[in-house]
Amino acid sequence: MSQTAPQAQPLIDIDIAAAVVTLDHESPQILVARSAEPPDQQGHAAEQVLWSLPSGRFDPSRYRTLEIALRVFVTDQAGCDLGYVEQLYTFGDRGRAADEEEGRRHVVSIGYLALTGGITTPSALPPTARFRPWYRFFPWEDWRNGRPAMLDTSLMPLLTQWAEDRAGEQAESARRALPRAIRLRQCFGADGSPWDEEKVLERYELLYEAGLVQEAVRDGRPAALARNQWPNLGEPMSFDHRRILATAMGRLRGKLKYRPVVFELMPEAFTLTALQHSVEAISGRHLHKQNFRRLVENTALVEPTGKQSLTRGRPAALFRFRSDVLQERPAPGLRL
Amino acid sequence: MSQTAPQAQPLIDIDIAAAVVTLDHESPQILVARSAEPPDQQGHAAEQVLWSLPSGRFDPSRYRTLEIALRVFVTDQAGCDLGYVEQLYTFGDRGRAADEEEGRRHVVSIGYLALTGGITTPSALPPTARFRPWYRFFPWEDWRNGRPAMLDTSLMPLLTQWAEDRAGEQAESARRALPRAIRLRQCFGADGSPWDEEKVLERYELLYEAGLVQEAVRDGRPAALARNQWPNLGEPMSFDHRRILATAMGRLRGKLKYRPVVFELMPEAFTLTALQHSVEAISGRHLHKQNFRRLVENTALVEPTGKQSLTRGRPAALFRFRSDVLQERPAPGLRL
DNA sequence: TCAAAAGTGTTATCCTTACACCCATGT
DNA sequence: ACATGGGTGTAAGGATAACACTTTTGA
Repeated sequence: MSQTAPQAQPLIDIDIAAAVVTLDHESPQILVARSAEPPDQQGHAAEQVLWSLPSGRFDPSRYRTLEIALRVFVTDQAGCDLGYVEQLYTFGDRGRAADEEEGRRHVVSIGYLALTGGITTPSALPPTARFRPWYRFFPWEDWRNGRPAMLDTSLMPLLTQWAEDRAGEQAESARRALPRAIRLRQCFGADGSPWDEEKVLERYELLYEAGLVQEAVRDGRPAALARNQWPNLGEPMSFDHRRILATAMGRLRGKLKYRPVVFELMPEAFTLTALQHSVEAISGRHLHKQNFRRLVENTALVEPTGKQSLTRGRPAALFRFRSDVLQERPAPGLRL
Repeated sequence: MSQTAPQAQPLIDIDIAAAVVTLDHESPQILVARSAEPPDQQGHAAEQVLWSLPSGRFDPSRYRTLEIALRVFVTDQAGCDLGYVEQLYTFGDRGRAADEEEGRRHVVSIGYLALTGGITTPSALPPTARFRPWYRFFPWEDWRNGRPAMLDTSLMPLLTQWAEDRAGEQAESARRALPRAIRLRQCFGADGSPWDEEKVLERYELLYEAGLVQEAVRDGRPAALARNQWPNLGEPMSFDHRRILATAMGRLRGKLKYRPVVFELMPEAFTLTALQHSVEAISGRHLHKQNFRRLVENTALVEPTGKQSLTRGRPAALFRFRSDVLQERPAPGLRL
């Protein structure tokens, strides 16, 4: 069966993209590059820059593994050295509903999460790359100062409308999907359900299905709104890169709880408050100070350096990550 | 940059393989197919059947998504209907250290975990497919009756020997890998470290690196043992399928704790003891009866049917899964 | 002396873990 | 009556979540 001529075989390209995360002044940043995607027919893309994640085509004859290829792409495109790297998911439907041109190679895209230790030399970034706050792409994910207002002013009204559309629901129930109202409750914590900060991807996918993110329109799905009345539902990205970013955010938020990954994003020495703010910035929610400190205390993940910080107000003790915990304990993390 | 002639582009095949799990009399079974892999030069493969997972080549022009393709492959090759399906990982180095023939297409393989509700019609399986107990492939993973004897009689002695090999360790420390002794402790719970039943893949990968599984030898790595003194370190599989199975086992064991996936493997009505045995069978360890029952009780995952089972001994109450919990609670599972 | 931030003490509650005993049925 | 498996009660210990208050510095 593998004797068929090569021409008859499917032509597949594998695209690797990384969500490279760092922290800048306790704000989570994501590495983006200016996209190669052409503007649409109306020339609307020119109005607003379309970003994409650093990415590249996987050539197995050049790179032994996927991860090696990924590291090369990021170094080449942004001069960043990656620390922690983790594979997220492989999407087989990058074009989604968009018409595929005849004869074009099909693209399968593999998403990665990577962490890098702060913007050491911001000037070292090439002009086509930069870091951008990740909440620009997902404004509804930032609950550090309580429930974001835009949820009640723009998002939920539009989503409830979507959930009440009986006609649209018909087709979905045929393929055993959960009713829209229930998915809405589970993803966005409507009707007293709790908000789960890890469900970043589920929320984005639901917005995509509802036609409320621009990528859905670009992919040829029916737009839920007229062009002039779109509220800010987060900046779009090229290809399926915002979906990959959503996967990365959700995964990182989860990982935080059982692996000491925050420390990849911290400087050598840091105060406990800075650590707390970093965790809050990533998980997008506010934490109880005393409980957080006690937690850090008895997980024994850090040790005092003996030095003091030089902030205004009372000086704080500086700590460093005890890297030997990686060797002793099975699953060290900050349970929250 | 995408104007290059097709011939210059890398030729990649995507292989999709599924670890299809079911329970047969409270023993976890895995769906395997007779492999198409040729026997080695010495004809040794003829002595022992080499199994592979149901799998197939992904053709994007025929299947809209990866998951759809997967379901078709499994139905075609084994007549099984899949319930729960989850993507595991994409391996870019299927051939690993083995020499790749010139001109051969490079294979990237995507592994899936799938659950199916019991062998409804065992005779419906084609002669090339069957279910096999998964502990045949990973004998060291079954701790239901305490620590498996083979760990102390064969595995640990060989592994300690590997860990004490100073020369081999040099190259690894160069690329920032953890010392062998520490990895051994973390994966296999040596020196009082606890055994973590979820680390199935980590253990398999370590055995592969140590040259103690037959796939490593097949892939051209130095064998750790002479041909005639191999103890039973689990049955090998074709390609990287045992690695995919290891990933699946680890993932399922983890998922069990925060999603109600066991019920995909249970019949409509079941006793609490049967449920406990099923969980034990998957997680590979013994559970405390009373605590397990209390857990099931206050997660409210099941409800009594009112009927009784017809075992010998005292008849047991039958329960069914309350499928509405999927709609109400965010993360229902059996914490263990 | 006051603002700003660091740092501590205590309690109620729930969940986990471990313990040992009684019950209903078929042979 | 006894073997076989079903089914409960209870108490110690630890983790969690909530509460408010004191301390140290720079301006």
